[in-house]
Amino acid sequence: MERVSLKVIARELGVSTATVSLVLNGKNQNGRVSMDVSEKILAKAAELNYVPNSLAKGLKMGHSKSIGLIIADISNVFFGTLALHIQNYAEQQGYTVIIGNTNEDPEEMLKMITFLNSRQVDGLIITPTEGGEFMVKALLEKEKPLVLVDRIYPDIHTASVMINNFEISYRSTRQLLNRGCNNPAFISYKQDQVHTNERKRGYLEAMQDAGHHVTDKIKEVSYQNLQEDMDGAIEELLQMSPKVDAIFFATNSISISGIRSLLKKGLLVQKDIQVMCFDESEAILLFPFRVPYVKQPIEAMGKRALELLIGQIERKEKSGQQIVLEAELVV
Amino acid sequence: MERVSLKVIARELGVSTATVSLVLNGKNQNGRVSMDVSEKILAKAAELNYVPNSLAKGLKMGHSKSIGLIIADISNVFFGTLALHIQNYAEQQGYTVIIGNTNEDPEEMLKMITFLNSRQVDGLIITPTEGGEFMVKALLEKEKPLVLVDRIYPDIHTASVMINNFEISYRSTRQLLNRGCNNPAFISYKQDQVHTNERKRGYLEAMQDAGHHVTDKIKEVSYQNLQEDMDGAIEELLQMSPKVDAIFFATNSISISGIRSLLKKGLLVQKDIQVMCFDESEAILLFPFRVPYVKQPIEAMGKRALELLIGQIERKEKSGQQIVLEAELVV
DNA sequence: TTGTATGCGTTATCAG
DNA sequence: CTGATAACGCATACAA
Repeated sequence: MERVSLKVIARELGVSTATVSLVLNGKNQNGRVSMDVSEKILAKAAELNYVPNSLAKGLKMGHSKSIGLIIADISNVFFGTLALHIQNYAEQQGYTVIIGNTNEDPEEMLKMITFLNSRQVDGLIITPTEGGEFMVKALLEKEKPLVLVDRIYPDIHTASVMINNFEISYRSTRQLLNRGCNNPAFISYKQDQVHTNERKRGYLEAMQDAGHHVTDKIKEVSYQNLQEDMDGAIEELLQMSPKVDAIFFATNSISISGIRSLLKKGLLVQKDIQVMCFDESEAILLFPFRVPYVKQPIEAMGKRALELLIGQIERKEKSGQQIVLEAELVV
Repeated sequence: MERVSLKVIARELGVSTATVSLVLNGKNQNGRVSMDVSEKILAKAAELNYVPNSLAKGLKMGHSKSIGLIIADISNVFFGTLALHIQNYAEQQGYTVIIGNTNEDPEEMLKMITFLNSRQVDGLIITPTEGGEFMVKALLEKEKPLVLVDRIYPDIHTASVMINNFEISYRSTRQLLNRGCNNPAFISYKQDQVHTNERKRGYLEAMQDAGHHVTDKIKEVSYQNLQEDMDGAIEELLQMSPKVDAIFFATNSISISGIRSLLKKGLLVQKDIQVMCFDESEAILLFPFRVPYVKQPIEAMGKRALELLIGQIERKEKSGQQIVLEAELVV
């Protein structure tokens, strides 16, 4: 089975590859190629089931029509959904998405970046990981099209798409207070990333504005050791006095793990203790009780990130545009 | 910023690209290239941050070191996890995975196949969709490396990885019977695919072996209209007499949807009605009650599928090996 | 021990 | 209106 290339079509028809290429790319404007030849070529291509070789095309054209998506944790529904939307939208625009996973590990992030670069991706969408600053700087210097999503590095200016972490966190905390909780606690990951810090700050300010002092009611858990840390954190919170009567979980994986921990201890969620979650999930929807949560506009995030990226790739926009999308509080 | 290629390294050092290529690929065995030159090249490559262009390499070598993964529904946790494992394992082997989504639509499947072919993937792992037989046949004729996973077409012989659907379904049904249910029903997708049919058959035989006649206790729901169909199906089941006292849900998405439906009706799961699910999920783990489920060996499935595929790609194995893995019943 | 030349499949430039 | 031909970056057979 001979691989069918432009050349074999040209040979079979006794024309040149140039002509074939022209026709097959729809570039036979204003009578560039005669109707007659044109039709024969189209017919032959269909008959032989010609599929262009995008490796060759990419090599020639200097772009691959593909983008790299570097994700912190692809097994997390939030990121999975984000990836899905980016992929769908990219496909519409004629781009392939190659997904890479970092597991929140900067070494993995570096590996993925060089790997994707060797694949000649035209641009990168990244959910950056702690400790990856220098890579992003390097990318910026090379003028690689780049969009950061979900998180950013505070002292590096790049195009990015984020949500209003501070504000939504502030409002969520107020909501807890308003529904009668006196002592809401806050649990997030032990990491120094802008989105995490902003969520923490939102909680803190809301509490302070309501006259609470709360430094001891913020707990941090590690990404690598989530469930265990969570059990410990919750144990500590429950033993405080005055009694903690609500918990605000700062991400979706933390929410799931936290509720699991609560249930293990035999506590009735929304009765013995109120909770507030980040992101919706099957699990939350399935509870027999109603759980308020912060709903991120995931599809919009993916779409805007891709728009930004494609702008940089195709229109050489040097935008360092920082888009902030509004999350919604679902109660 | 000049793109750094073999050529620029060669130029800078005053040697030929051939030599550089040799060294950088570690093919300077038995003194092919002098230590001296070799070291200089390595050093220069590191200094300039050389990254090989895999488009060019692929074009030259006739393979892209990438594989296509065509998935029925990437937003489904089962497939997401499968994709994750395949990707991890592929990365270890030096392969890139390009993921495509079909949404169970054969047209999408065809689009993805030609798309991935144009990307010159070296092989394909597919969860085939109803109506895709002819595409698989075409692939087979072209001798494209190919592995089917999760499902197969009964009358086409290909390499594949499946679970023991019939047996595990039989055992799950028995389990329900053994724990005292008298009238377990069964809900699956309305589709004519081997894996679905086998699960159905497992239920049927288990019921018959226990002396039940059950054709009316099998309900089917559509993929596109899941929740609505589910509500209807469950309504019907609940009105039957004798009373349906258990439901076996044949996939994970069906399980979630089914339980949701039950809860909406105010039924207490595992009290008013027993359930048996397919695949574990956050949701099931979080329930305050224990739900038995069929646990598929997802990681092994991914790994074996990739092994089969790489065997075909690299060792030209023409295996039509059909691997059947054992699922586990978790009670 | 190293360099030259060729070709992978494409597109673009230029000449006819 | 159409055909040669060069070039993209790389690996390799062959020459030196």
